Amino acid sequence: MVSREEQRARVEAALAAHLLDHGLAQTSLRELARAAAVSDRMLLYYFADKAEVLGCAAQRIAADLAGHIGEAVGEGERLAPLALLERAGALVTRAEIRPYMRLWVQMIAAAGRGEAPFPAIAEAMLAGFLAWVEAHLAIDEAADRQAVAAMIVAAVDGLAIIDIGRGPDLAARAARAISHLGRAR
Amino acid sequence: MVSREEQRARVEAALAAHLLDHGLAQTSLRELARAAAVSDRMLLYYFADKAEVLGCAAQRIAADLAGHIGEAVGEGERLAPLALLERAGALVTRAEIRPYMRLWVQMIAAAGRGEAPFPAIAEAMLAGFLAWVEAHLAIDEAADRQAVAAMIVAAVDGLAIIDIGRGPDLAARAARAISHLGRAR
DNA sequence: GAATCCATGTAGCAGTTGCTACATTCATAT
DNA sequence: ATATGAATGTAGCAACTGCTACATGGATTC
Repeated sequence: MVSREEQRARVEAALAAHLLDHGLAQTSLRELARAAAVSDRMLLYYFADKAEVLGCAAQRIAADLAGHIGEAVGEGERLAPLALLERAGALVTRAEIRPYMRLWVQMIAAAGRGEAPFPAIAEAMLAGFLAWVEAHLAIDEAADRQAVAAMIVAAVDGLAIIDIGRGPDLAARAARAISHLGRAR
Repeated sequence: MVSREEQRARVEAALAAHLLDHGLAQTSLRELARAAAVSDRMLLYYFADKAEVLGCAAQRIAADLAGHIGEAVGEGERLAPLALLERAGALVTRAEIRPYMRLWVQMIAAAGRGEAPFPAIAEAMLAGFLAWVEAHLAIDEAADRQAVAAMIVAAVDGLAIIDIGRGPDLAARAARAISHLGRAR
């Protein structure tokens, strides 16, 4: 026998990996249980209900993603909007980050459908993204700092949509085209 | 009795309205049938299966959206990337367009999950967006025209994500902040 | 008026869903 | 050694899913 807490942690990790692999497609309790190599009965012993199962896994995923991002970008610097966007946009199609972004779009959509527990999760993750961008943004005080940050996050998330709809090649090229945005004709 | 074709068209319109109202949340055949004020039995008489039901409704929605966009932006002009982005971004939070964008994100996510018929629909809609942007883009020949168009589409779609996650206010402010992207610090 | 066919209703099947009641094993505390 | 409680297994329920078999109405055709 293993303690409930240990199992919870182990199962959480397995679920996070499964979600990153398969998205929110196969997320019945029975599928999740199989992915975590436990019985569905046990899943509901470790967690209160399905929402908590997904919620815990998603929280872990969010933390992992934050770690990856922090690692991939220098922490100290502050960049001008377009430069920061360029830096962040280059991450989206990187092999380690791509599964997270694809999952993120699915989570946001689930939140839009009001499907528990995703509204709360999506809000928290989005707030995290915004705070991160704001913290790395060099911009004059007069500007709407939060709005510029939101626009940068939007552009980055949109690249994930391109990735889903047309594949990583176009998404990567689009990311590289960011510098063209600033130029007039 | 009414001819099958007439009913099909009427049902399609009702379904499109329902999808725009409720997203892809309540899309069981029984729910859709109720929304269209017919029996679920009849739904599968008018259409081959559920995928065709959703597919036809989605196609109609895509056409309506294209109409709205074409109406909202002058057809003839060509704009520099940032100007075009500004123009398109302003549409996202407009009351007529917003439901379409919210639904669009859910469709893309469904496509990412491989859920029929959305992969095909999403691909077609995205191709339409890209073509529209490319046609209105003034940019020098050396640049990767398609990639710049994709980046613009990405930014616009990302605004829809902000809208879902944080509401229309921040999304609208972010759209207005587009002009700040070009400025250095 | 008989035959035919399209349109519609009723009923239900088989599979999946989230979740639970109940039984059992095993480790520890007394 | 026995009692207790935590960990795990078995079985299944009730609701919902997409879809279908079958019957029936009504109009059209011959």
